[in-house]
Amino acid sequence: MTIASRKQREKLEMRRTILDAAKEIFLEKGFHSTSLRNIAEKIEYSPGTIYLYFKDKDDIFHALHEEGFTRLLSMMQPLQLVSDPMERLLAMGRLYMEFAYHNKDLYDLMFIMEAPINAGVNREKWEMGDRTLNFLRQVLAECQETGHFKEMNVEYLSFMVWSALHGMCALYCRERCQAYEHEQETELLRNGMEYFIKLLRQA
Amino acid sequence: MTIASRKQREKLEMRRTILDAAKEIFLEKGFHSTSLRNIAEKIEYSPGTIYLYFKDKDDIFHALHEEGFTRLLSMMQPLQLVSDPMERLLAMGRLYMEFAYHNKDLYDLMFIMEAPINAGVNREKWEMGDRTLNFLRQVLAECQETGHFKEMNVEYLSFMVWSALHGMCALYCRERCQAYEHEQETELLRNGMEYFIKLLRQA
DNA sequence: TTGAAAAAATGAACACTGTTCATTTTCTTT
DNA sequence: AAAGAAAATGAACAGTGTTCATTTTTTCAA
Repeated sequence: MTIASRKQREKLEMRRTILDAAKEIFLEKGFHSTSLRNIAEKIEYSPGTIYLYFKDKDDIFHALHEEGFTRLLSMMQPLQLVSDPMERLLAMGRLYMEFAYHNKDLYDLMFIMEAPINAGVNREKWEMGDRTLNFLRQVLAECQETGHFKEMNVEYLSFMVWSALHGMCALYCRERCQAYEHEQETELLRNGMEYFIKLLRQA
Repeated sequence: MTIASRKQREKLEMRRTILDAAKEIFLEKGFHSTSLRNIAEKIEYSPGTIYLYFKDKDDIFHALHEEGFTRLLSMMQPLQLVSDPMERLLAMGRLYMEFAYHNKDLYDLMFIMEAPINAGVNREKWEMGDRTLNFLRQVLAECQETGHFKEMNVEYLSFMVWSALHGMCALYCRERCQAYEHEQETELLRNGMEYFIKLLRQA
């Protein structure tokens, strides 16, 4: 156990501490309403310290972004066991929506917020996102092998399917379900999902 | 032409001036990156003046929000002339997407941004949004009369359809189409839309 | 164990933000 | 022309993200 290795470990621990505090406050107050001074106060360090571990506020965002995809991806792993591809697709859809519903702000962070992705070169950061999308591509390709979605391009098909799910989640996350005065959010999401599944089943 | 009436007209003109400047800067830099001082500078007034015409920044947002719905709604009027409800539905979908594509930031303002809607009582502000949604409800109900979407609740159905379109527009607006390295945004939107229409046609 | 070098943390400072309000300017009416 | 009302101002307040000279703490060789 060299000193260098302890230093390295402490560096990681400090990153974790900042990340945990940041996540907690982000998810409570939203990204834009969270200040670095809030985070600094929570971990009982000065504001400047955070800049020794993260380039800027967006850098913290990116780290949480990555964590979100890792979580979603790990939740999806068990679905590999569903052998019928169509059933696997539908299960994936339901799981995706569950994820969004129970991790509202994390979902927002991953798929809606505009903060960091626009800013410059960030291809390498998207690895986890790519892997998640590949998961969908693969199950759709398998669905085609069993006779579904005939003569459809997997790329456009996956975009359409993803969009349909994302649309519901995004309207939910950004409070646009309020447009339906007499329906509960959960019912909108549940039935919207089931109706979409109905469409997919007959395609 | 009383003085009072001129005063009133000037008040409205000033609102328009502020709104036009605000829209221009919002759409250029985004809502959060636009400061009231930017707007004030553009119209060559002091920051304080704006507060004589709008309660706060969110109030300006709301006004533009309303304008967006008025615009969308007026674009949809001609569709009343399409007599076949299914064709009308599909035309509506294409028009909705066109609107989002050509008014990216206005669309963002209307359906994605989180700024004002959460804040307190705002039911009365949503009138235009309600009217737009009713448009969709009605065409779907008519589709059912011609044998489509059997045994589906119009509320949940409309939510599902809206979501599917919104999903594509939202991924586009927030640059998530970049997840598809080898596809162009326009092709994703076009084909995604056509695939969804294919699903609707057989339902 | 001490002293110098390196690393870590600090917090004041900078330029910005939305918003308020006492003061000044402009216009209207008597 | 004087008085009153309305409109516009801009300084001030409390907040923001970020930087960096300074201080504190830790490391390691003599």
